[in-house]
Amino acid sequence: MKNKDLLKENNVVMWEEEKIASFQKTLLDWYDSSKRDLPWRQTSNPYYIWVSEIMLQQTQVDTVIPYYNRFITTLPTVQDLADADEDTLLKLWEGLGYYSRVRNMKSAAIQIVAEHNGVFPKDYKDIIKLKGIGPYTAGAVSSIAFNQPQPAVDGNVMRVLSRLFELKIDIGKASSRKVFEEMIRHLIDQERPGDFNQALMDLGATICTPKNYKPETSPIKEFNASYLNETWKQYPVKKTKKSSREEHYIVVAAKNSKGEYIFEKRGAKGVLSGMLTFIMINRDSLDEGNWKSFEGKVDELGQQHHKQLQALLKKEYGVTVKLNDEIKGKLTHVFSHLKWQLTVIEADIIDESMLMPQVQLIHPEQFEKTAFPVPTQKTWELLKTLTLF
DNA sequence: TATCCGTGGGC
DNA sequence: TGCCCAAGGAT
Repeated sequence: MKNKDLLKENNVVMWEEEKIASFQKTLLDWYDSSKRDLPWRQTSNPYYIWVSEIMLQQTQVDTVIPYYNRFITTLPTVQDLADADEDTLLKLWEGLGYYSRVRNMKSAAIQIVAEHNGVFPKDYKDIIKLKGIGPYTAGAVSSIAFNQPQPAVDGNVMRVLSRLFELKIDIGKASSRKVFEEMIRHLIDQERPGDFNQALMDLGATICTPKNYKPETSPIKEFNASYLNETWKQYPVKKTKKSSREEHYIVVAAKNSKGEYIFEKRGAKGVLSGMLTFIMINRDSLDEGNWKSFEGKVDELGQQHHKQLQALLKKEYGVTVKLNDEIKGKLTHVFSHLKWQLTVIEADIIDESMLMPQVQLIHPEQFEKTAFPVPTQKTWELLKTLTLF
């Protein structure tokens, strides 16, 4: 609505038409000669572009490539995605993180089948209505797959523009994105909007990087105010995030006589929602004197904390176990805003006749078919190691 | 609006 | 080592 004011309010002096045209040519010439050869650049299929964009959210290109190839091979069409079981999808996504992305993709695929006859919608206003697609992804798909002049503002674009225009707004704030989008509406090449957007992102990923930035090596250095004014070290402006919290858990790897392990399917909310972990007991739910005994070998408190853990396992999971005398080991898993400190202990299941619904027994022979988040994988790797004395 | 949501890599 | 970063979205 007041987009003109948006630039004025943030002291953005947009370039003249002639300079914009020159910038477009310089940037696209560089892109044509130096763009990265990526799998999703060998197609104009909007479904494939969409898959790549979702995977690339907060995830590096090198990580995504094998996942992308496997995903589109296994599920070549929107209909295939809409029909896929969640277990299949999670196995395809295993290790990528942010698992709600793939659940949202299935919802969106069902939307596309129901509302667009299975054909990926062409217009930004329809694309952004799809689950899991926000302003960036809607702009990326509509510009790359359908050649529509929509901005696709990600972290790269904000960094590049901050430096080009000496922009002092905090790129970490959600409200900042709209300013950059309005700038792109002026700057974007109307003939090649998809290439223009991708060129800015490629530049941000390979030359205009957060660290080890050498502005004199940039193909668009002559357009870069912060380079010409030697202020480039000040950009982009980004406030530091606050540090993450830490949680301590006792991980109980309980095995029955058939060799099956108990896993918990985590609830709908919170970290790793809907994913499988070994049984985890928050250390804070045990009396202090008891959890301290887990820091090393079992001591005099052993019998007491064993009893407390066993009572919790019976009450919360419906399983009766005999705990091993010593802990198997410790491991750490770091999330974005959270750190888990895990103390792993093995156990034998004595009675599994009253299991609660959120738990399931899985034999190791089935592990390769099952999707586990990385903390569960790390725990299993620890369990497989021999304990040496 | 600020926080939550995974994981791996770089320094 | 601990932090920052990576083609963000939902709430």
